[in-house]
Amino acid sequence: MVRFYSDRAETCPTTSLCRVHDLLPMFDQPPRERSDAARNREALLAAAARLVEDHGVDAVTMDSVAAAAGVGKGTVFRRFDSREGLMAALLNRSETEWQGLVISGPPPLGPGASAIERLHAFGHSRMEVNLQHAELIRAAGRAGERSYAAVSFAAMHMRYLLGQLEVRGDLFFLATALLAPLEMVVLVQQTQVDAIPLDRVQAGWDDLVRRVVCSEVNRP
Amino acid sequence: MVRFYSDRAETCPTTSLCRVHDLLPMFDQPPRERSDAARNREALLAAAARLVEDHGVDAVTMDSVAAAAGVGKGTVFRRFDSREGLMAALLNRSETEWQGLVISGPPPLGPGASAIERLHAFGHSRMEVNLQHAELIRAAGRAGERSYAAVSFAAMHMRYLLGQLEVRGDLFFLATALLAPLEMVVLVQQTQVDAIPLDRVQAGWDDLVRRVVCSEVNRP
DNA sequence: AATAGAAGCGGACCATGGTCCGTTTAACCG
DNA sequence: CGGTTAAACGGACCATGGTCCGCTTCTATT
Repeated sequence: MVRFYSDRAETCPTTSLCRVHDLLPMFDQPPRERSDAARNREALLAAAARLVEDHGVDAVTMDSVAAAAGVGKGTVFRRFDSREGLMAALLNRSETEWQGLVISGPPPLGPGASAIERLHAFGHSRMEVNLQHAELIRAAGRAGERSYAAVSFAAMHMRYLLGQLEVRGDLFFLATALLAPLEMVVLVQQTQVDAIPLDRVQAGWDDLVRRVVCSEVNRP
Repeated sequence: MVRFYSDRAETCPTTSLCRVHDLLPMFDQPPRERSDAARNREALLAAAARLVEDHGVDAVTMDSVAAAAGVGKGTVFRRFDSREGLMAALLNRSETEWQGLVISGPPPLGPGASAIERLHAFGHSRMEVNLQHAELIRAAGRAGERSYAAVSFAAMHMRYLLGQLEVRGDLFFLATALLAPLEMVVLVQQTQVDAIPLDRVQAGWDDLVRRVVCSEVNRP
């Protein structure tokens, strides 16, 4: 599976890669994590994931995570900087998995379908993912809501698909504009506050896509 | 100035209105705030606004606001429920003012311009407002980012303008979709992280609007 | 004006995110 | 293997959001 970004945990995962960096200082990276640090990171992530599953996101306090992982509280902060960082790391797992599906999974989300089909599948899938992880995304705050890496991957893929469809215009903005209504806060508003069924939201998005992609503006 | 919504402070602002409620129990509302409570509310809002102006949003702690207003901390929480609530109340002032400009201010934002001109002005103005209050919006969290009242006013006005332009389709969703890229988080990403100049973002939005409004889908 | 009762008040108290620093330990080197 | 060093560790400590409850003040009523 291709990885487009990684958190600190995943930088330089093997010794051999580090050797490469020794030889190619232009790719200098922070040296690999010490083994105890890596072990603690895994233990903390596992403990946090379990706490989320068993008692919900709100039950994930830094103290409880530390206790569950059998380490001190300071260690949690050293590894993840903040509670938001911990949540973002948790999110990152499924985000990476989803990126893999987009890049090399089965169509229509993955390659093999037409660009327009992929575009629709992309939007629907993103909505589902964002709603599914709503609590976590919220708890991740700035780090999760629009973590640069995640937004940047989605925007890149969106630009790619729009390019395939020969859409003319400021693809940078159009990608952002099509992505914006897929954000968790917007979806929660629509599906929970306004009580609009998800499939109607999806149909609305499909229509928006059609308007953007089939606009006369695209024809010279 | 027309007010489309109000926080608790502004419900039943006069005695005479309360008498009306005595006669029309169908419009029952919580009774007017006690005079000391109202005084404290104003003092707290003023103190908070001043703290924001002088030392930034981060300096606004509940203790400091309480101290600056000369009341106990419990009072701050009774009036505004939470820090986010206090921030939302602060935001609400300028939001109300902005709503007034949209409804009865000078064109092209207010009435008097064509619907399409008003739509563009609306988007540009919203972007500016959202960027200007970015810190406050963030500090208001759920209460400010998409406070139902604010979103609902903007969406309503957007639907109205789209209706004037004889746009066909799910106006409910289209309004949301055009509003979504105006959200603070999206704008901050574009203008600060991606370093895109605001006028390019505005131009992109104008293009998006054109695609939506001028889509062939609208012609039967 | 007296009174009753609801509403408001204040600040002690609690929970939790986040920092700091003296101690421990893994990793590398001679 | 022993020494050196930078990194990691742990938990005491701090700041701040949020709760609670006994006391005070306002307002409506008589």
